[in-house]
Amino acid sequence: MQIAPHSHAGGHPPATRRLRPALFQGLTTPEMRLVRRVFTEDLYDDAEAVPRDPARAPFVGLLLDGCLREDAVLQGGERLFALTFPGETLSPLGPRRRRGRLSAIGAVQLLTCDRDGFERIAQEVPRLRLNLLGLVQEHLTEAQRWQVLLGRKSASERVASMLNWFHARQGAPAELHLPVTRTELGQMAGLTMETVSRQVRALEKAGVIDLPLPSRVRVIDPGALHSLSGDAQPQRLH
Amino acid sequence: MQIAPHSHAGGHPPATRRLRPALFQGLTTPEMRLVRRVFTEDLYDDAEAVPRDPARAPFVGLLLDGCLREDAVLQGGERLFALTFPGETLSPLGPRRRRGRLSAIGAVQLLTCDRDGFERIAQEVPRLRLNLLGLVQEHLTEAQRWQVLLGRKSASERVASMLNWFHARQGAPAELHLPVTRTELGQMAGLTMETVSRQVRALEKAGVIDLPLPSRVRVIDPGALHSLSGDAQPQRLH
DNA sequence: CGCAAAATTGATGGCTCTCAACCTCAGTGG
DNA sequence: CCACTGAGGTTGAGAGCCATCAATTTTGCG
Repeated sequence: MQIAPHSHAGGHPPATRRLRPALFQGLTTPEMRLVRRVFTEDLYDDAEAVPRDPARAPFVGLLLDGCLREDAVLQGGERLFALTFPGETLSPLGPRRRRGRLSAIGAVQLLTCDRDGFERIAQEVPRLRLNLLGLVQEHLTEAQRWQVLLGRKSASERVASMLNWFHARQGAPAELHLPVTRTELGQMAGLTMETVSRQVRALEKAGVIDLPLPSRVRVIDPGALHSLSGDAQPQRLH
Repeated sequence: MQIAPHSHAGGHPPATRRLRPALFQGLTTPEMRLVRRVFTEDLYDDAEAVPRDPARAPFVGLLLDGCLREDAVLQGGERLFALTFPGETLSPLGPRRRRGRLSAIGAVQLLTCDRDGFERIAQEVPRLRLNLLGLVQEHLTEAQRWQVLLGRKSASERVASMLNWFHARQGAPAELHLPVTRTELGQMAGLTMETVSRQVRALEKAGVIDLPLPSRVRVIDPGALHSLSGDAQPQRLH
């Protein structure tokens, strides 16, 4: 793997790190030391692809910094399918997703482990296997959240939901970073870029967010964002 | 678990069994004998719920006969989320999906195993762990297929896709069985029951399917069903 | 500045939802 | 055998939301 000499200046602010990433939950300090020896830090430049062939693809990965995008290949074109933010994990790939493309957005720092290494360390730290299963389940949950969004929500709810999720996943910073174009947001949400644009600006006009630049979103009213997302409990009167 | 005295007469035809379910792929005959001792066959009556609390829920399950439905609870109501057909598997649940409901459609025969049992047998048959991971990945792939359907397809493509998938998953029988109402098909596809009905009848009028009864679909032209699903490669001229 | 890519805004039309009426089928009881 | 009943299904008319097409503005970058 190669070294990217990027500094962090000008990038998005480092995410508020969770207590411990899900992959390493419940591990003791000596166990963590063992784990650290098996995992390696890979660096990627902007737009560089993460390998996906079974021989070189990371078996599991923990994103330390930067963003990753996953593009799916379907008949005709590629479409942005998912984003990964710092603190989140890459889980092992099924055969279908291997056809897609995984690439860096900005300078990316990724903590990875191959399958053999994982098997070895899992012998000593069985908890890791449980955590891995949990990760994949987490991805399933996430996929089902998108199913609800795509199946049942209106355009305004979809956009509010996306912003709300990204905001939360970035650690609820004052200013969230949208590392993709309106077209790509639309690909994820099942909308056209025009509709995304209109809904984002409607949120701005409503005072829920501020848009110093199209890719920078200051969240003024997180509560409103949540209730506009359609995920909130329906407000009952009295 | 209780015994359901249902006969199979009048039910849907037994699915064409695959060579071996994904959970048991690559196992030798003696390994299969070991596995058989750990798994138990559970029977459920129509509409009976499969337990979901961590103490009693099956860790993994293989559906031998009948259908299962998974309903998700979201603010307000329940919605049909997924169907499981014979030969398919239940994978361990993430925390979110435990809130949903899993129940039998018709008389169900389920081969299950709890977590401790699985851990024990996986010591002797390590391949099982790999297969389990593959199962969950398979579910992820399936979820992403639905994401494409919900995000990018028109109503007619959604209905054609659903019928096509169910047809294939039931083993491409002459007559496929739709064990749910139009309303529930609509919940899965993000459509209203009226739109589902219109599109199903349009397929009938086009001669792609025949509808002796609303819940029984004779597939006359599987090729047409596939090309109408929007998953086919775009036909190029010349 | 000058250019290209992205974003925004507006006008228009089509697809799907909504609402409403009617139909079909299975089950029940006379 | 038939009337009744209720759940599910079908069909139609109209409205609303979002895609499409097109023009303009903004942003990024040499």
